[in-house]
Amino acid sequence: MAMLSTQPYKGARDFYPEDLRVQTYLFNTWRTVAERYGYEEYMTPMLEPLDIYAAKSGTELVNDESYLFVDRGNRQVVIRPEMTPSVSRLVAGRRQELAYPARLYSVANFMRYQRPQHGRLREFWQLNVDIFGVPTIDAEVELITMADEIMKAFGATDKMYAIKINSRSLVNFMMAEYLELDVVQSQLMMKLFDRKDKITPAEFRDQAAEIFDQPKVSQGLKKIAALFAAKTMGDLPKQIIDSNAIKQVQTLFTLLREHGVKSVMFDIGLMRGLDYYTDIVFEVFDTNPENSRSLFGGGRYDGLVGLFGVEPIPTVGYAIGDVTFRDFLQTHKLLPRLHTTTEVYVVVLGDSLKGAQKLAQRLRGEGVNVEVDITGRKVDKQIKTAVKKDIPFILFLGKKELDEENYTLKDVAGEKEHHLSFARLVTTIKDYRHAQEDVI
RNA sequence: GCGGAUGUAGCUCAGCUGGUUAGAGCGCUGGAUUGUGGCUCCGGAGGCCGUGGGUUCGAACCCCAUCAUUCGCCCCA
Repeated sequence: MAMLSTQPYKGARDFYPEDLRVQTYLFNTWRTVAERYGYEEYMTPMLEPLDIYAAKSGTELVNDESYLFVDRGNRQVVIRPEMTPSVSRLVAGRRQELAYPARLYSVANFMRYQRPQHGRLREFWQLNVDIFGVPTIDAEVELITMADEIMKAFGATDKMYAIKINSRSLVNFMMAEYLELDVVQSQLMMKLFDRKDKITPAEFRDQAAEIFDQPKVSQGLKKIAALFAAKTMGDLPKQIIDSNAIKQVQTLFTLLREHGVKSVMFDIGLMRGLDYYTDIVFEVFDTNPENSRSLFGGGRYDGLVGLFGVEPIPTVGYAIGDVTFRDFLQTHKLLPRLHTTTEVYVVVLGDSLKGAQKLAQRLRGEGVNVEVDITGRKVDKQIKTAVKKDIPFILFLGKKELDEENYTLKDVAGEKEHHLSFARLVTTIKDYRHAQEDVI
């Protein structure tokens, strides 16, 4: 019989306790900020019928990158590759009963059949935040402000990340009116803009030239150059500055500054791959070039709820991925040292196991997390186990301690031993716990 | 799906132009130490050299295939 592999499935991770501590820290911090803005958590099934993706995200995400299979009832089923269609379905299902604006968030896992590499795996977790029923720019302001606050909640400073903002309707105006491209040409040009930073200027020029109708090539290239030469919105060509789309972008920037969001910048090349975005789009990037993948992204997608045959509901949402976010925290050394939830390891001396278990039970009754060594091993082995498990306190329990009800508590890191009554034992441990919570 | 790199002990890696029984450090484990860890000293376990073929008198080393990991492209969190 061949050896079974201990490796997890390609592109998926096992989370040992020390890994899961990090994950829990991420999720809890995400949840805390989302709830601070009045968002409520929801959940949907991991499997969705293929149809709900067919109409919208379209493109490669579903066709090439999803886990698609036929179930025993001959239904075409997809393991969710993203949350947006699911939450749209959720809202469409109770569109009349929900209180608007509906503020919803979730932390869930997703799978995409893609080649794993730095910052990208096949199974990943996302925080998804969406607001339904607000057609005005105030929805974008709220979400981008929250995104900024999430970064701050992890201790990030403004210089560590950049929030890039663009507008799909502005892009549409640019493509159709300014560059005078038809629908097919616009699609190609948008894809090219998206790749701008990954290819050389010469390649960009050549590929752009191929998209224009022959007579318009030289004029078109000049116009593109004028676009990218603009360092601020004010530098953009007049025809664009006069458009309605850009006025909205300007309003957004003004409001974000009033909310104290400093890391924002306008990026006319920001496209985002998903087809359903209709207006403002944004992404957050690590300013450290080693982690160039976007940390999160989102935007306005007013049409999606309407696909379920109901009145469309204006929506803005974004998602944060756990993989790139962990990379961000690591490269900026923002991950705190996280400890086990176990607070006390009971080292049993001699044959006092029964008495030790009784005392442990009393401690548990007081809300203390206690692990008892039930192996009967020598003391040094028991201590080594406690140290290896990173448990902050060791409680030595032998006949003497149990008889005298005077307990020896060792602070593992500080190497100090205290002789305490039961009541003092409990307060000492709880004081330590509160000190830990303050750090995080 | 396309291109590049890498697979030797649990981990990080040595291993000469192919030449006997395969090496180190860390880790693990037992002891020195019968009620106190981290330091020190002594012992021990653990490898079909990713897998399958091929070349050769002989392969960890050369060739082919395959799988896995990793970097980039595509795409995206």
